[in-house]
Amino acid sequence: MLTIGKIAELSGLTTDAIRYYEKEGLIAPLQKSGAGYRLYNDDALRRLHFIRQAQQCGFSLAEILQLLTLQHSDASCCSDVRKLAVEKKLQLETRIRDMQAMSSALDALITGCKVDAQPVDQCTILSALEGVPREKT
Amino acid sequence: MLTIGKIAELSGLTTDAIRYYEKEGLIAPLQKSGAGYRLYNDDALRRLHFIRQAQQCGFSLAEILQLLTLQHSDASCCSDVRKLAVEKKLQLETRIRDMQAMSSALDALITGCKVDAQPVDQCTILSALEGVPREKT
DNA sequence: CTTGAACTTGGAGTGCACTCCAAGGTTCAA
DNA sequence: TTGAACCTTGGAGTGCACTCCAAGTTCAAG
Repeated sequence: MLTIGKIAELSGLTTDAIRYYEKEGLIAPLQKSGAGYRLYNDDALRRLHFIRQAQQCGFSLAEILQLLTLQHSDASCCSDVRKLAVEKKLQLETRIRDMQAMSSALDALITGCKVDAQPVDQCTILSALEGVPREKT
Repeated sequence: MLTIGKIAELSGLTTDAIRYYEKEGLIAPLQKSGAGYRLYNDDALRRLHFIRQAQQCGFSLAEILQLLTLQHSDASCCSDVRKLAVEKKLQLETRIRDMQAMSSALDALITGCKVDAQPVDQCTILSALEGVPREKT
């Protein structure tokens, strides 16, 4: 059993952030001690790790809550729940493609000027990105 | 010459957002009309497109300002400017990797339950993501 | 038994990226 | 020439995801 300070330290979050997640319904302590201290187990740690990962991926806490709800839903797998997962995955794939385009544009900038002769406004970054037309989001 | 309303419409942003970007130094009108109306050209449109792209990639407006400054910097290409680009690219690559991990986890969830028999808590999403240990950011 | 670190709740404050007024000036078609 | 649809500035408000603080309680080491 870990106190909030312990899982905060182990997860790299603040105690405030964890309490905030609790308020938002993303995580709850396994139990509370007699004195009202929150007590967690390793599952909580993994859950917090998941939250961080999902945030890195651009999901809001509300969306992460949906994702987390997927796991613990009573509904069977292949229902609305599945639809949600598919939708999230599509979002993710669009973001990944955007980021890869951005990444290669930066790459062009970096490699395109390794001889430090040409001025920056000759560089390719903006033109590379401006040129990528995007279907509507 | 386009008014703010026109580029807003063409870029899919609001006039308020564009004025906000101006305040933050990300974009400026080419000139102002006698009456003080902002007037833009197609460059502005491309710049706004870039801003949107970069935001999709997870960059803050402050970071996007840095990125935009890369292009118009007087410094030669291969200096601090280049360093910044490299740094941004590394950030981007880390994010892409995270998102790909998340994407395959979702994929496992989706394909792993196409027979709608097993309950959701058998699914793989959380375990897939919990399992990915991350080096420190 | 004391002291200091860690915990509790509740509420206020912060930074980002807008968004939404209000009050007024400008443009243009009917 | 008038009225709708645009534009201006300035400032207030919003939602998210925290972060900080106050006042009080609990725990663990010496």
